[in-house]
Amino acid sequence: MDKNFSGEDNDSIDWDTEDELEIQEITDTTFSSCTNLRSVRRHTVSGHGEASTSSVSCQSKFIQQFIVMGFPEESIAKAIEQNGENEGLVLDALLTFKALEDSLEDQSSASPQLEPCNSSDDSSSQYNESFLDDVYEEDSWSSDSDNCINSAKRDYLKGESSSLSEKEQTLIFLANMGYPAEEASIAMERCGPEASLAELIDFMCAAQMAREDDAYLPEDVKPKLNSGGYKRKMYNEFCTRKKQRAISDEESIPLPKHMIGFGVPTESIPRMVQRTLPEQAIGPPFFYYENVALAPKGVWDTMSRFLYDIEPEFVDSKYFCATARKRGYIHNLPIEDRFPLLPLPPRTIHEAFPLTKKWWPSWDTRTKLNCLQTSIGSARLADRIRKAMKAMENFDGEPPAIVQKYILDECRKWNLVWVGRNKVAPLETDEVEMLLGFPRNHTRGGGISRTDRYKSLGNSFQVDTVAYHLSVLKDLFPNGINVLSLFSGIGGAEVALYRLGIPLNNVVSVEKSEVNRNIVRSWWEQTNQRGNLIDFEDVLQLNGDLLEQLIDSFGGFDLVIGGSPCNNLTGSNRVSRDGLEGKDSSLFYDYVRILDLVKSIMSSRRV
DNA sequence: AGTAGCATGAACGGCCGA
DNA sequence: TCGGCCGTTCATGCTACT
Repeated sequence: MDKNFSGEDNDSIDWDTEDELEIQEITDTTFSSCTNLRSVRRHTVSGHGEASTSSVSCQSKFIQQFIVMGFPEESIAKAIEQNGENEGLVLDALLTFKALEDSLEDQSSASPQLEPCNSSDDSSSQYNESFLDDVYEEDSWSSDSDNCINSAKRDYLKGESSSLSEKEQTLIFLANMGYPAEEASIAMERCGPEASLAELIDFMCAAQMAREDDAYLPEDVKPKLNSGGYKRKMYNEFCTRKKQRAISDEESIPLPKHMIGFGVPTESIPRMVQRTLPEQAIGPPFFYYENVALAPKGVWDTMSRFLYDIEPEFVDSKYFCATARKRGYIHNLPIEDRFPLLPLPPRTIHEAFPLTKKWWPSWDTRTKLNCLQTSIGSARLADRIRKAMKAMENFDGEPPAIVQKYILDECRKWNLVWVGRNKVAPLETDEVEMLLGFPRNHTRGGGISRTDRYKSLGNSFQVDTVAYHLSVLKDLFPNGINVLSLFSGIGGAEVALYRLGIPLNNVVSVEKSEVNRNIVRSWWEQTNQRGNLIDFEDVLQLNGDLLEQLIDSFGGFDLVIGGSPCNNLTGSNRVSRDGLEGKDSSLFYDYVRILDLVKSIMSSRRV
């Protein structure tokens, strides 16, 4: 039963117990105020015992929350059946089913139970009464929401108080869920009389998908993995030059359970204080490479192999600030005597956003935000949650566990915070800047849109985390540092070094996005940097000649730092998670190429 | 034409019970 | 040991609007 609350934050919640208590409350409150559910109470009361009451109430509660939000009951039943216990999906379905309900209304001449109900507080239609009568009359409702719908179907099909045949009832049930009667009928024929509702729905969904697939041309829809060209060639060259190993499961680099890397300043977890780098990996220059920790299988093996077999350091920024950010870092920096940026950033949500504490429900036990991404939750979602919360106000105490779970899931998914009574909202851009360790308004101005600010921030370093790793450079370069910053973004590396108090003598920054370059340039000017900032648009511009020129002009790079595009690696990408050979993430090989060039040019200058 | 808002799963690893 | 469940994730592309 803990599947709804398997998270670390929810161990104290007992589904059944809590439900029982709340259910009683809700049913009591509900039935006095909602005519639509009178029939529910009637049948609850006439049920077959205690189990019946509580499990029927479970469904009442589940449905009630939507009724109070103003959704017609038929849509609710339909959405529930299609989406099971998934509250979010149910809500989404409710919002998109209106058109379908219209069509159901057309069918209602044949079936009076399909009459739409658009309001919860008007005198309820015949449909609502009869539908709920049928649905709720039996005693086999499980308090587990997983089983509620199946139980409903079983109860429904028992037909103890109905004159309709089993098949007719199933048809009506499916029709009420929004499926065309014809499709439902076909599905029942194909799946057989014993088929469960889930099977029938699966069948109809599959049929629908098949129809949609037919609309496409079968041949040219396959995505091209890679356009080939120089990157593939370069990859092959690398493969032949470096020692080659097949990527197999057994040598896949495991992600540590606690992502503290070689240590974090805030945890009293034993930390590694020394490591031995492969001979090839030792600088100069120092280098620091970053990417998402949760990349597809084998990616970190490949990256490690191309970066001198250095073991990646996996660190979650939740140990540094109030937001998670699981990243892997491959670098050849010393790991002794690191120190954190001061002041230490707020490490919990409440510390970071003290004003939200007032509105934070006790059952939202989050102390850290999840990974900040490139886009934010929609206003519509925030409003759905507000409405759901408001609906729950009618009941004393907290929302039912299932509502809590829905809201928490969405809050976790979109990093929503409580900003008012029953009100959640996505983080503002300046709040994201703060969480990531950038100065306020770092990305503001310069012609960048709000949407692009989120995108640029979502793609950047967590400054405190990176600074902790780079802190060892402070004593090594008291007179300043020359940095080659690849894929600079909004300048996370530069900001980190600056905040560490390491003078930036020469910074060669490579960044594709013009607005990001402007942001770094603007920051550079505003912080009165005395060094030189040279920026380039494309890593491809950095060939041997240019690098030689740059190295000769100021005596070499002390640090080559950057995180190549992650968009083909991250789990957030539903479209093109193609791994290291993806269109953008293959730029990793340019990081390797440039690092190799810098190393070899610098070693040639030393002899 | 440019922008903002929105809907769109899958892959992965951890966990737990059979 | 294995299978199922669960939580997490530096995003992409369509649509409506200005």
